[in-house]
Amino acid sequence: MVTMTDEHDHDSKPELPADVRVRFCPSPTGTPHVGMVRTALFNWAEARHTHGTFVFRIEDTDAARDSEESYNQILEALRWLGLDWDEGIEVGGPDGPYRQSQRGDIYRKVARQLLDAGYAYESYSTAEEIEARNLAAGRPKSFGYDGYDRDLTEEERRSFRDQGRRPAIRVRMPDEDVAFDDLIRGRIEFKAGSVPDYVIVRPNGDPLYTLTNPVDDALMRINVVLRGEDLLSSTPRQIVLYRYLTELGVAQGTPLFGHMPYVMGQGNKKLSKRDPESNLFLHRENGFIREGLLNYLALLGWSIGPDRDVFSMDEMVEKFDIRDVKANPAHFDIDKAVAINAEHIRMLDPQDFLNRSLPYLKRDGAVTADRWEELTGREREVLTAAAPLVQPRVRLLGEVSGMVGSLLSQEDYIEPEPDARKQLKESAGAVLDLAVKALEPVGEADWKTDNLHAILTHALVEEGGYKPRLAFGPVRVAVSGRRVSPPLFESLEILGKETTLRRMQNLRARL
RNA sequence: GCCCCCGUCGUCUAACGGUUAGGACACCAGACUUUCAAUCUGACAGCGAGAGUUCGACUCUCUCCGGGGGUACCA
Repeated sequence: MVTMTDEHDHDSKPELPADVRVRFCPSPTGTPHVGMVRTALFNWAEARHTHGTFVFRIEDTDAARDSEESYNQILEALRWLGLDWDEGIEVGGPDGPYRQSQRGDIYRKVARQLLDAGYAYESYSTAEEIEARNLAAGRPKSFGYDGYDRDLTEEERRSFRDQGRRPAIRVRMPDEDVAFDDLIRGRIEFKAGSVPDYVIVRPNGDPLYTLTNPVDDALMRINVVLRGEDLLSSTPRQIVLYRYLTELGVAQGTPLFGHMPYVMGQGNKKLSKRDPESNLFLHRENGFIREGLLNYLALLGWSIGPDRDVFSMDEMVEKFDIRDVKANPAHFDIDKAVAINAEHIRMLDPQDFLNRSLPYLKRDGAVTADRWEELTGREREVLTAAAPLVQPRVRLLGEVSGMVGSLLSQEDYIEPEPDARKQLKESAGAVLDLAVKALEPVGEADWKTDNLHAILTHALVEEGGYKPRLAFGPVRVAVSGRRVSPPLFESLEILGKETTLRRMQNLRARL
């Protein structure tokens, strides 16, 4: 098949298993954000690079925060981005169901096994009681759980139950250091005693992430866990749980872990869901294309090689190795993201560029349909002519409407935008008069870019004595209403003689 | 308090003990030009600090400093 030649040695980083199984397992809370996408991307790329398996599961164990809307958005996000999965949501697989809300029986059974084996125990302490004990013992409030219920006798437990109390279930942490080799960070060691016994099932019977995540990873035979840095400090307790699960035959060992750095926002803060820059769909609305956004996100922590930062997903898959990812947090820089997106827009086949622009044009009312086949003949004609002019000068698809709107429109007057109006000097009226006069005699057959260029240059610059800026500025504003537009003479040709002249006359009349 | 992570231009990164520390974005200047953009050229700008190891450290070790995360019956 494919020979994987490793160009880099990954010093202390572990070797990957022969059959990589990674997963993406978001909680459906809120709208998809870019940090989440980056996590999905790196998992996907690792699976594709190694010809492994990418599993997609939903962790909806928190009924209070999860929503169906968010679930649907996450699905839509992955599909839009083209990050396809091999097993999981909607595609199925051998280890379903793939929504944790439908796997309650599994968790209950495993929790029972853990309890029976003594790896977990019933804990009746309330948060208030724990805090009170810590205070009384002179420990800081944030000391955490003190192990009070570890060795409750049967009598004590019965007495709690008789008071009407229901127990949470806690995992018993051994008093020893826990270490592992992170795929991104190398060796990480946690000191003994730094992780308290933790809850895996609520008193009401709801299983928590602390249980469901490792259990599902085990049952789905995930052997490489690539997740956010925020989960790093929960890794020792998961490793301990994996040991127990392996003893019980639920797991076949402990997976490899790789903790990806944060995506940062303004200041030194993690990009939060509140931050508009974190909103994937907002970026899409603004006109990011998947290639551009994915490329940019890949740059946050990973590099395809020296002196190179624009690449396709195929190229990324070919080169990607999670062990090359940097461990330090990266700031989300919208300017660079937009610049990368612009590069990808320019690489699009012109017709593809047009097709992808249509939803934006439709949204902005510049066009009558968002599908090429449903456009009018004139719309198709104008867009085909305008595409090569517009494609190199937009950075986001959301900018296309502004660029071609005045060409698509058949209005006889375009109200200049404020910054375009500012371009109009006192001479604008005289310039427009001259331009109209020079263009009126031009026959339809001669209404061509080069000819129009020659005629206007002659009339306005050579004979009129105006500097190019003063000569062509008013013409541009008249036909486009904007300071920035596609090339002027090409625009005039596309627009046609009649509309061009009327727009110039109408602007002239309103000066 | 305790535990853990991180530290190269403003930002994203390259460098794997030997380079004038490279590239990209942003910014500035210039060229081109019918505007804007694109393009081209140039400029600006960095190894957090200090020890140690070494013939030689951005690269290895330690300390400090700085930033971040965790310490939940959230994930």
